[in-house]
This record gives sequence, structure tokens and C-alpha cells, in this order.
Amino acid sequence: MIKYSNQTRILVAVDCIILGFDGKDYKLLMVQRGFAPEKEKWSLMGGFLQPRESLDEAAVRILKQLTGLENVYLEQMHTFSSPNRDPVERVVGVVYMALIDIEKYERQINDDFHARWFLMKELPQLIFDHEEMVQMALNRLRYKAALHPILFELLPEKFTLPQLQALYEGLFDTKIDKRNFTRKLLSSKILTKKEEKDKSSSKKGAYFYSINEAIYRDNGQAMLNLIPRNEIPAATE
Amino acid sequence: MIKYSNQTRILVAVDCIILGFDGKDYKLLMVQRGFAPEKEKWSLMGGFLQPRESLDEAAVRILKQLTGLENVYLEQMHTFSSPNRDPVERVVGVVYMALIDIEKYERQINDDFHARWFLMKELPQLIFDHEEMVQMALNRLRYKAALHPILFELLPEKFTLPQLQALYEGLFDTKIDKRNFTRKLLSSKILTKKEEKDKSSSKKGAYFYSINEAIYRDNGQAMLNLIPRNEIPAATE
DNA sequence: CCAAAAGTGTTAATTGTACACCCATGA
DNA sequence: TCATGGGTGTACAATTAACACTTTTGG
Repeated sequence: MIKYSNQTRILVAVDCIILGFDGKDYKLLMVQRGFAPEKEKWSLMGGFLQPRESLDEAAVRILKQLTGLENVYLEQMHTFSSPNRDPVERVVGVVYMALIDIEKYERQINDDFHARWFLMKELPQLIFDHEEMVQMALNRLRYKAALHPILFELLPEKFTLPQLQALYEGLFDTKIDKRNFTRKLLSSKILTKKEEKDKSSSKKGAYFYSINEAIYRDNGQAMLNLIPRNEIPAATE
Repeated sequence: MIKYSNQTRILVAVDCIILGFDGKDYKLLMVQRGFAPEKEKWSLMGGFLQPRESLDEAAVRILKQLTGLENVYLEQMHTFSSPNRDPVERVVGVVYMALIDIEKYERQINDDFHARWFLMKELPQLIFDHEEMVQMALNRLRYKAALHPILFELLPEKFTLPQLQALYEGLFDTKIDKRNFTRKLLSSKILTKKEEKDKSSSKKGAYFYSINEAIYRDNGQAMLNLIPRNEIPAATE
């Protein structure tokens, strides 16, 4: 078939912002670039869009390759396109954000890529425009998490309310009143209380909860003002 | 300089969803495709990303070409990438949404493109995945407009409260109580009342307002619950 | 028995919603 | 003078925010 003539074809890359939470801090999984330029500097995990796959598929593929994980929260975020963002040749970069349970991450898988978790607070210098990508992702996540229940994507299937609260407090760098937090969360009905307790972080133990899938699917986008209004960040484009 | 080898380069297109409001209805500006396949079917205005421009620049260029307008509200929305979305050859499509004052649209400019405004309610069949793009844009706009003051981007610099309300009622297909609407809007301080009245739609006349740029810049992302909660749509990815 | 973390209730302030009448004017 | 659309206020409901003490239990 005839093609579009006289147009420039461009490399399209998918870059994944893979976020985890270790109970205290947010972490970002990055890989060490194996080739020049900027060899051995740190980079988001990425790859080129292949002929027969969509961007979503590419993101899933890349995430699987690096972490061994599938069925992970993954969202297309923004496409970066400044003409010189990659000095080798022009590359349009589509950024995806993934929220993973850091415990499920399989250490061995990444050896090929020299992957490493960095504390979000202590990122090294990143290549190209990857810092801008990370900043945008954080802003988006803050915006979204302030209104919708998504942060538990960073926790195991069973988690405690104090864990969930730590997640919010870390992201917004603020203290939240646990009574208000608990009440709002429970009134949404998206959590199911288990019999079982987690005694790993206290003597008394905290009840485990899990997501009520039915309500979450129907109503996962429910507005849920877990963050006091004056802590909510501005919208992001 | 050495290039990335063995990778497939792909056409990147920018497609613009250009929204206007005629006082009663939302409208979408579309062009008639001038070549096969799907020749003479309707399409979003688009174009290929050029070697030396960013996507934002391409969107601005395309918008200018078609409408003659600059300095318009323009936002990158989503990138579409299914491998066969364009039957001619693979094209990754980055969608932008533009909100324009329909009155400023210059009719003569578009003659080359066979452009036409369609009522959002009465769209013709669109090419490729353009209908999906339009649906996503509408959802995004609803979501964003429910929380943030952006719809006046569709109105002239001076506008009346009834006009603004019509905009919200049209987008959400609902009636809004004008007392509550006015109070919320004015309490945000983003509007400045003019002396002047618009007598074009009533005998009494409605006061003109304009955006208070200072407050809007600082606080343009302010939460502003102009839409009753039960009318707010779900979040969009 | 005590330190450390989990769990729980009440009140006041703010915000949201429902509702109806008067006003100004051009025709 | 009247039909049309514009402007305004109040009361009740719902949500949010601020606040501190008791419970459990492993060491």
C-alpha cells in the first residue's frame, strides 16, 4: 500500500516511572544506561515502540522485563517531544507511570539492566529530560491520589490502615489525623476488614484490610477527600 | 552522529480536538479528508510532527493554520497508538484539546481544508479512531471543568454569568441553580464585574465579567465545585 | 508494668443544596 | 403593561476539621 510521502518518521520510546513504597519512603526504580552518550548514568526504564504493539502493550512489556510483574497499575501520563531531548537522534518519549508493590519486585530479573531503587528524595542525576518526567509524575500522582483511592496499588493485597496512611503522609509530606482518615476511608466502603492482624509493627497489631473489588470497580473513581483541602496541590496538565 | 540501530521509526501525528460553544451547543471543528482512504470523510484537524518542532509547537501550528487563532487554551490529552489505527501506514497520534472562542474563528482561513463546525450531538462518522478521541476529550473536559474554572476559555474576554452557566449546563447536560452557581463563582474572586451590560439576550441586560488574571494565574487550579457532586463524572486516565 | 502503636467519638465550622420572589426593560 | 431573562437571600443538610483518651500486648 502507498505510504504517506515526504514525512519524517521518528523513534517512539516508552519510559516507565516505576514507583514503590517501602513503608517509609517512596522509591523509584531506575536502570543504568549501558551505552553512550551518558553511559552509566541513571535512566527511567524504557524501550522503543515495536512495529506490532501499542504503547500500552509496550509499557506492559517493559515493566514485565524489568520487574517480572504483570497486572500492575499502569497509566499513560504524557508525551515528551522536544526535538533535542535525546542527543543521539530524535525520539518522542511516552511516559507511563506504574505503581507497584515493592515486595513483589523480583530482584533477579533486573540483573541485565543494572536496576536499582532510589529514594525519591535522593535521586541521582538522570539522563535527558527524565527528571522533568519524574516531577510531572509526582504532581499527577498527588493530584489524583488526593481525590481518588489509588495509593493502595503500592501495597500488598492485604494492608493496614496505618500503612495506607503512611503512604498519604509520605506523598503529601504532611500529617493526617488518623480519626478523620479512617472515617472517610471506611465510609466509602471500598475496604473490607479482615479478621487477621498485622503484628509486624506493633504489639497490639493492626487489622488487615483489602479492597472490596466490587465497589472499587464500580466506584473506583469516587471522590474521596482524604487529604485536607489546603494540602491538595494544583491540577496538572 | 551514530543513530539507534535496528529500530523502527514511526510517523507521529498531532490531532486537534477544537471545541467551541455557540451559546447553546458545543461544537467541534472538523475537516474533510482530501485523500484516500476514507477520502471526504470527516476528520479531526491534524498533521505530522515536523523534524524541528515539539508536539506543543505542532499543535499550535495546526490550530493556527486551521482557525487563524493563537494564544488559545491547548492541552495535550493522550497518545493513541494501536498499530492499525491508520490503514495507510502506522501513525502514532497525539491528541490535543483546544478550547476556543467560536466568534473569533476566521471563516476564510479554513477554505483550504473544507473545515466545518458540527454540533457535538450530531457528529458525522469520523475516520479511524477519531470518535474515541472525541469521547475521551469530552470526558476529560467534564472531569476537569467540574473542579476547575476553564470553560470560560470558550467565551469572549467579556462574558455574562448566564452565558457561563449555559456552558456548564451544556457540558453536563443538567440544570444548575443559578443562585448557587453565582455564589460559588463569585466567592472564588476570579471574576471581575464590569459596568457594562450585555443586552443581546434580554431586556434587562446581564453584567459582563472578565477573568481576574492575577487571581486566575495564582489560583487557576482552585477547586471550585460548580457542579453538584452527583453530576460529577468519574475520573479519566 | 510500661512503652508503643492502634483504635475510637464529639463538637464546631464550613460548605453545599434547595428553594422563590423581585427587578429592569424593550416591545 | 407585560413577558422575558437577570439578579438576589435564607435555612437546613452534609461534610470537614480539630481535638485526646483508652486499648492491647510483647518485652
